[in-house]
Amino acid sequence: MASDTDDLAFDVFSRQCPSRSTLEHATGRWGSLTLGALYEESLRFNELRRRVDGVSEKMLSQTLHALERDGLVLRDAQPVNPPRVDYELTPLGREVAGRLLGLIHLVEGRMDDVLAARTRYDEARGGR
Amino acid sequence: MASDTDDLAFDVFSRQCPSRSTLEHATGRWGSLTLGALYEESLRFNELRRRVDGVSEKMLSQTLHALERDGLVLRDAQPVNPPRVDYELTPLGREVAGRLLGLIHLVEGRMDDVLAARTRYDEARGGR
DNA sequence: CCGTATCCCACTCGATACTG
DNA sequence: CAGTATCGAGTGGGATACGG
Repeated sequence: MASDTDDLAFDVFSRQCPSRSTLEHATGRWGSLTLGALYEESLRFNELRRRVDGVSEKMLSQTLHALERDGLVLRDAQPVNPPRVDYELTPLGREVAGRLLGLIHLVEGRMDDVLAARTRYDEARGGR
Repeated sequence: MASDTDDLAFDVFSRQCPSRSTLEHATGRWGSLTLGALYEESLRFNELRRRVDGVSEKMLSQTLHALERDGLVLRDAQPVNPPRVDYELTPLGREVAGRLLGLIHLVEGRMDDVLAARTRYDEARGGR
């Protein structure tokens, strides 16, 4: 059924496959928003922090490190004073971010449906 | 600069926008794998559990409830003995899952690059 | 300005046991 | 088979303070 395409070296459905952690970094709570924000333009640390509403310094730092390690984000530190560091997407990061953004826009554009579904669900249960 | 397209009612970058929680349900650790697994065929609870390697009963149950509430997954319980419940995607769930699967395949197909990037990163740091 | 280090609480998650 | 209930360990993540 699916085995004709299963000469894949990596299978994210398998527990210890390294691709799963990469997917989690990219789709995680802050990862997806960070990548999405960087799609339009490269940004500095605090610009990014303002754009991704609600992220703490710690989590943004952590998120950026994970994405940089996975080769999705490039850190460009310029040795000037005051220090200036720009974060931008790598080519691979751009591909990933593009798909993420497509998903984000799809969800944003269908929130009416989602909200309606939630109301229906809650009414069917709240009755009990 | 982006405001010409910003007549959007929902903005996931904003902290309390409900679209953010929906995105998190869909892209979360188990949400993305669950939706991906259901894309090919509808599955029963324990089939799903076997397919999504590593998920516990509790988390699968929780994940399915969240996705059902958001209108991405449909729960079809048949009152037979032994009980049989099938989970399938709604049309919206199918669109979301399709994009997720595209992302999954992209990541799986580029894991060589990711792994190489990780090695580079670790060597540059491990040296210290 | 650009982060890292530390503390600590809340909540997530997994294991186990139990019900219909 | 298809879940729910409970509990305890681990960790995600915010606040704060500090270093380059």
